[in-house]
Amino acid sequence: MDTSAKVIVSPVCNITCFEQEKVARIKAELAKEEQRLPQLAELYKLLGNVTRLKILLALAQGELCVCDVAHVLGLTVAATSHQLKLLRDQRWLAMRNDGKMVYYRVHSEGLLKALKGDLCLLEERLA
Amino acid sequence: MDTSAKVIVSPVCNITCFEQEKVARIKAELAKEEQRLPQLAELYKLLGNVTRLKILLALAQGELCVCDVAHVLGLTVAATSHQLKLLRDQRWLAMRNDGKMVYYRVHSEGLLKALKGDLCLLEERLA
DNA sequence: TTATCATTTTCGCAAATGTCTAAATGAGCC
DNA sequence: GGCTCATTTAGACATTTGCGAAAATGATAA
Repeated sequence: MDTSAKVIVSPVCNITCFEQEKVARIKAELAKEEQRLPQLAELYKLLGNVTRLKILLALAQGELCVCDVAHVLGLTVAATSHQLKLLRDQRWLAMRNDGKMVYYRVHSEGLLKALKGDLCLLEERLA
Repeated sequence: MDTSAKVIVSPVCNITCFEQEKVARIKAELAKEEQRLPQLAELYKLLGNVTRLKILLALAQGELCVCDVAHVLGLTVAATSHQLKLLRDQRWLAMRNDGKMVYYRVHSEGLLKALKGDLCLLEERLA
């Protein structure tokens, strides 16, 4: 594999490309992940919101009904229900009906573990 | 700690609260994380974007100049530079100047490790 | 200095997000 | 049946995000 720097002006996109072969190789590598990356981004989008992180941490302590979650968050029940649904749609939460009440709980212990790991990552960076 | 269900109508927010003490306890728990949660959400927001995930995976193979990253992504150099800056601002990427060129590289091995771990989490869920 | 080139920044816009209010479901109770 | 209450859904609205085009930087080279 030739990794020496070469200056090549692409006739296609008209942007100067310095390491055409390397770029091609990396594009090929990324192509392998093409299916997983959107899923991974979807997970991270879901986690990239303080409200939803709070929901996960709250439910880490056990199941709660929607209106209690709303109390914990300090949001309307409607907004809370909406966020719970997003987490449930991707199967990170499960729900249980009991009469009029709906109880939510964490469906994936692995997710909670990942959260803790990523918190540690932040701690490390501070050092 | 009393965890038995009680129906209490809050005079403050006027939403029925079923387990007031439990809610109070969980709110107290979350309060401890109040500083870290926004940072964690910020990290996840950053990762919740296929373009930025591709950048991280591309640079996992070694440093690249901005225009080569743009080629890998199939985006304009301006858009690429913008995304690189976001990752650099939070110190997940580092850069190096060489004449007119700017080379970016991953600054945190821990981040790449976390990415792989979270990919595994997705695999598990499929099973 | 002037020209050139890689990169960054600014601006504008279309799409997505998060919350609210209000209306709609759905289950229990009289 | 009709009423109440927990939850969900629909609609509206402000904010954020990701991109491209064009202008601004900053460094090399002639």
